Amino acid sequence: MATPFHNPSCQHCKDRFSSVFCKAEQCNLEQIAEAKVCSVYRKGQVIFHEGAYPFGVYCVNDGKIKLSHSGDDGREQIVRLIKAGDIMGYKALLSNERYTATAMALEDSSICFIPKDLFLSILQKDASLSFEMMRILSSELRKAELKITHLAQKPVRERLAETLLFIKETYGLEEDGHTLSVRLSREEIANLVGTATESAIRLLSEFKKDGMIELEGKKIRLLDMTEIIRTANLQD
Amino acid sequence: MATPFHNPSCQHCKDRFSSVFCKAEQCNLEQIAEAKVCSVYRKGQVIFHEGAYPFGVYCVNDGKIKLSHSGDDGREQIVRLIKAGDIMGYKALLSNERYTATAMALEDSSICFIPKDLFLSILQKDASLSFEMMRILSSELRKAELKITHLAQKPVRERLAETLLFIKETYGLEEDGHTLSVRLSREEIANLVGTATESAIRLLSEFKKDGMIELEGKKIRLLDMTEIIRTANLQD
DNA sequence: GGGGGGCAATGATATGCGTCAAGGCAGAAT
DNA sequence: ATTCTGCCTTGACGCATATCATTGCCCCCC
Repeated sequence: MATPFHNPSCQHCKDRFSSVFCKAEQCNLEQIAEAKVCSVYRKGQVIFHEGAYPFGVYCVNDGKIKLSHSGDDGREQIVRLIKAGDIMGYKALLSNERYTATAMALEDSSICFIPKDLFLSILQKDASLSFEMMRILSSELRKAELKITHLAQKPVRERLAETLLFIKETYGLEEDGHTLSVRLSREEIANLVGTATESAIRLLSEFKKDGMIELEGKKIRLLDMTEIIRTANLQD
Repeated sequence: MATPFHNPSCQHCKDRFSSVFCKAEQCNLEQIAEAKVCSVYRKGQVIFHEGAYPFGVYCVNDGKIKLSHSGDDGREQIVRLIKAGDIMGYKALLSNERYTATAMALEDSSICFIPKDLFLSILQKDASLSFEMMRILSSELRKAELKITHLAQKPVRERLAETLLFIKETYGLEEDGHTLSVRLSREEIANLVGTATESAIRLLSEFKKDGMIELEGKKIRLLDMTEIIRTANLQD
């Protein structure tokens, strides 16, 4: 299982200024720092599982996580990619229901757990934190609705190009300025696009043939950004 | 355009207990009651338009509204159905961006407008209202993510059955206990399901032939709920 | 009454994409 | 080395679904 250890400070957390808590009041941060428990999860480990009851929220200190629903037939649909500074598990907590998604580490990650009661009580007191939460929720909702529209209307080819851009936006590129800095299996890419694994593979090959990308195992290099954007056919 | 008139009280609004504001503090309700402007929108009128800047939130007093994105090729995707007691337009306001969806009245509706500054300032002060907003946002996000999974994984037939159930959940049935109490065009149903109009029509005819539903113009009667639920193949 | 416009319905056709099947390749295990 | 296992890749096939085209219906308007 995950290795727990105490991290004494939230005020000095490396992603303090990009996270929800950047707006929280100082005294509340101190309380969180005291109560939270940080753990390291290895690649492939599950942080929480669809159907389980939430006991708190998770704040990612370092690493990459995928959040996915498992559909009726067992196929997974990735609904969100999470990076350092993001929090997860708040939806279930706020609506007081069970998790509707499973969180799994895409690489070794260090994650802080903040107990439910503390989080909720601070949320009651701290208007800035509440507001920031609402901003995050709104933004996620906006993205989700856009994804709905694209799933309903765009062909797989466009969605794949869009997904590549989305991965780049989320996790960025390596030093060379071309390689996506996350390693996803073809199946995971397909589950992000919302298509069959074979279709994703075939289209990636096409993209490669057209000189838009380069493939080397799980490494994906974006060569011709202009063409990728054109293929994604974004206009809203 | 819409006909504006002043409605003196929010405290006595007919949907006060089912809306976000049911948890708001009394004094804040009074402030809202003073500042808000109520208008009647006729069927087909646009309340706000994708791309416009938000100046406040809308609270539906009575009526039915569709919220839709218009995709690249102009086809619309309905992302939410709104009923009395619901609010809309908060997403754009909270994330401080332009509207990403267009709101159009599905029937004559009476809608209150609450100015941006007032709404935001009350949100800062009123923790209960904030919390309620977060609950709503969480719940919408959950629904949106579920819809993403279904769009990606379920065939149109299942999604249509699911959509019929969703319309029933949202707007309920007429007195006969069978007829959906909203009139949608075939195109609107298709845009809700995320499919072509012809496909929606064909499958509705099939449902009818199988005795699941009855069609009479825009009236849809759900006859065999068990079979509809079975067809929707819900399990999460 | 007779057009005209919008919407519903249905058929014909095309195709994107999912599914099934088989083979290749690389890294792990023995 | 050698098997094994998991993942990637490619091909063949068929179906679900989009698209195009036509017809009919109903309601409104002149």
